[in-house]
Amino acid sequence: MTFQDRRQGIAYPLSQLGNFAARRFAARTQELGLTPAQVGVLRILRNRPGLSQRGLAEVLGSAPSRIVALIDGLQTAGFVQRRRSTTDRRNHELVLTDDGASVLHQVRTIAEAHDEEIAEGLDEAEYNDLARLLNKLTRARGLTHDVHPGYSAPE
Amino acid sequence: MTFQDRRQGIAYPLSQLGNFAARRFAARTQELGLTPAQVGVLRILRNRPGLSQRGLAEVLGSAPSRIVALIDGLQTAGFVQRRRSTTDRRNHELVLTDDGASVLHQVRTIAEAHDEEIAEGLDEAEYNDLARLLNKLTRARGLTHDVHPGYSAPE
DNA sequence: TATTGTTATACTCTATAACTATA
DNA sequence: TATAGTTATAGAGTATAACAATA
Repeated sequence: MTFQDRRQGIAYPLSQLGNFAARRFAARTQELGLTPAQVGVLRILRNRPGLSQRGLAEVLGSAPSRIVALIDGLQTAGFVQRRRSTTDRRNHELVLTDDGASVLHQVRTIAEAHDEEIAEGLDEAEYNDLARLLNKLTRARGLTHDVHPGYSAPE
Repeated sequence: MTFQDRRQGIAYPLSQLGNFAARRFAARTQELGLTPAQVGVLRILRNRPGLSQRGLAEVLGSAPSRIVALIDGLQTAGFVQRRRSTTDRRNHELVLTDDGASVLHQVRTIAEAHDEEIAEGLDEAEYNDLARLLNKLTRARGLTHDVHPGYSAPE
């Protein structure tokens, strides 16, 4: 298949739509007082309670110093708690608070509406096809639900 | 269709893959000494030779002051020329140089390889399906080839 | 001596607003 | 007076490196 056969391509529209979707999602999470990156942190901590800040930095692929401000915001908002590790007192074990778990439920509702919005214009068969194809690509590239390559930087 | 039926969703993988594709493309254009935003400018100027900086700012949805540095870089590289308008000497008419047109051809080659990379893992039928579905979504949202919502900011 | 979290600093990039030249 | 392009300034956000506490 030559480039002539695929004038549209997929990379460019993927980039356009991905950016569009990210911006819309950011607008929605802003109403909860959260950035998409903070939502990502909450999701990670739900699956890995007690993760250290260093460990979180590694998962996110960002500098450890960035985690400080990120967690500061979530802690001030009351969604995350820092606990001095009893086994190694250098570590902070990061855990969701009840409010943190609660806001994650609200995020799910928002994400639902968001997904509907992005899918608008597709019928059910098209939606399923698209979901399958995108899932195939993300899996092929090792992109798990945890790691959003954009959450290393704010969006 | 409920959210339960579509656990995967499309918005999140779109955002992930879009970001991934954008980063990979940025890595490729960097070898030409161009940012994706600058490539976007070259594409726009090819279609709208003589566009003013103000007009370009409007197309990109960014502040006019940002255009200055953007065009400075392209002009220094020899890809774009500023021409004082003869009809209104306040305006700069922006036009591609021969080198600018030439580098756009190199961009096309790069974009080809990039598209292949992003599509890796899909067979031809899947590729065509995906291209069609993405195209349907971009058209529904008024995203033309010119306007990439991310090019208002660097990526 | 090495590591965790934190802070200090420098850097990149943007938008707002002031400035000039033209109209 | 209004507009195009430019420059000055401030703001947001990041990473690197220095620092204190702990191992």
